[in-house]
Amino acid sequence: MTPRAGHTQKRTRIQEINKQRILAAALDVFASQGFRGSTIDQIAEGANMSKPNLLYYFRGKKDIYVALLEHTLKDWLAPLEPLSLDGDPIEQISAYIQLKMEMSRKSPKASRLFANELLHGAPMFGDVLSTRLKTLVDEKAKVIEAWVRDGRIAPVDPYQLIFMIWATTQTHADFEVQTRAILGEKIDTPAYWEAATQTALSIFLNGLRPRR
Amino acid sequence: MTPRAGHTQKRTRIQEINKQRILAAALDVFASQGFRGSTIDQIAEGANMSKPNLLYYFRGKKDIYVALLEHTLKDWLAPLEPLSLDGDPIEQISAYIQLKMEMSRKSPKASRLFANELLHGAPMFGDVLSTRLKTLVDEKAKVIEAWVRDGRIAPVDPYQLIFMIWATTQTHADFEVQTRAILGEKIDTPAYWEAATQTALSIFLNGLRPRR
DNA sequence: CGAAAACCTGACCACTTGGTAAAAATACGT
DNA sequence: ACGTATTTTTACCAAGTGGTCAGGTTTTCG
Repeated sequence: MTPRAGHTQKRTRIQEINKQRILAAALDVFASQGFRGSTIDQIAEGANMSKPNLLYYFRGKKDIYVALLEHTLKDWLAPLEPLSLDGDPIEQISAYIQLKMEMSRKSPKASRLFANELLHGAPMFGDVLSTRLKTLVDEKAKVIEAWVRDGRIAPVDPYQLIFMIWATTQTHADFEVQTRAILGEKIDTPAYWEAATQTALSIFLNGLRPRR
Repeated sequence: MTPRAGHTQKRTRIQEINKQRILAAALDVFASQGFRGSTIDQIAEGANMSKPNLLYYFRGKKDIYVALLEHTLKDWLAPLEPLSLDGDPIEQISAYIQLKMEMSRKSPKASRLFANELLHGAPMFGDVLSTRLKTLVDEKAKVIEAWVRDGRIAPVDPYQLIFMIWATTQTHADFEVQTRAILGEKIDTPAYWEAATQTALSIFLNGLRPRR
């Protein structure tokens, strides 16, 4: 009998390594071409592996894709976790923005992977959005709402604030070609990311400062 | 001789109508599935037309796609045009944000079409970005820079401000599934768009108010 | 060592899909 | 009404792609 990798309880070292290799290659391919635009062959080539061998580790293209999304989701949501009623709101929001900005700089592919899935209606990830993501966001929205109620930040719709921060920070990863077309190679310099972060911080923090 | 529709100088009424029908159907399909994910058959079906007949009007899939991008670009860039040194900066930015927000609400498909193309590196539209788009943005960045120099708005990087406004307004169209997963059917109500617009306006305008 | 399990490969297949050829049908000017 | 140009359809093909299969090779472990 031929075992299906990953279904047996015990995972060999080789499996661990190869699954990682595949996922790494898949991130490259899926992020730049989307699900439908990517081929198993491309991923296999990127992983230095024959197609049938790749399919020994994953049942099919969809499986690789979903595994990849699942695999990246944790990191993606993590920065939102620490938001809480303890501590200064402005400081926490500032830290969140900076963290998300760093993620856009260091993991643009992950950002594009999600962006692409969302853009196409999240056909393979919709349930996760309406469960895990929604739960987390609802929770954090409550925190922000409390800040507003206590007059610690200017009155804003908490959900909208979150969406706006996401949009602002992720745009640098998702639409990099656009900014590159406009700014040229500048965007590869630290100065670009400093300007981006400073602008976002300045507008958000001033915009949220409580005014009475 | 079989003439190629659109290449003859004279365009018949039928050509005009059918090309429009095709582009309309193509917008639906391309916006929701991207270039590679869409099939000519799907577009043909959406346009109530056989595939070969569709290919009588457009040379190929790429041609439809590019025509569509070109066709939508004008509307897309238009709202940025009026920004000028005459008039109140805050008012102009406010108007711009509101306009872009309306566009996201009324033409989400166009937004997603562009978003998808950008996300994948603008393989068929890159030259337009670095010419027409860049020229326009450079010009408007100068205007914003002047506002900053004159102390009429808080000091921000003009380019970053533009990117941030784009991101904030377009996110509602591009990532609609995400907001829908979190907010449910609320996003189909006017209240949602009011909250979105108000939040954006509040943060941007307060954030940009000159402080000394 | 030796056998069983895990891993890898080359050949192959079914199906989708972009695109074509040629002829049939329709619209249009006179 | 008639002939010509345009539009539409039917039938088809070649390439690309997701996935399978039978068997060969390597690893692992007693």
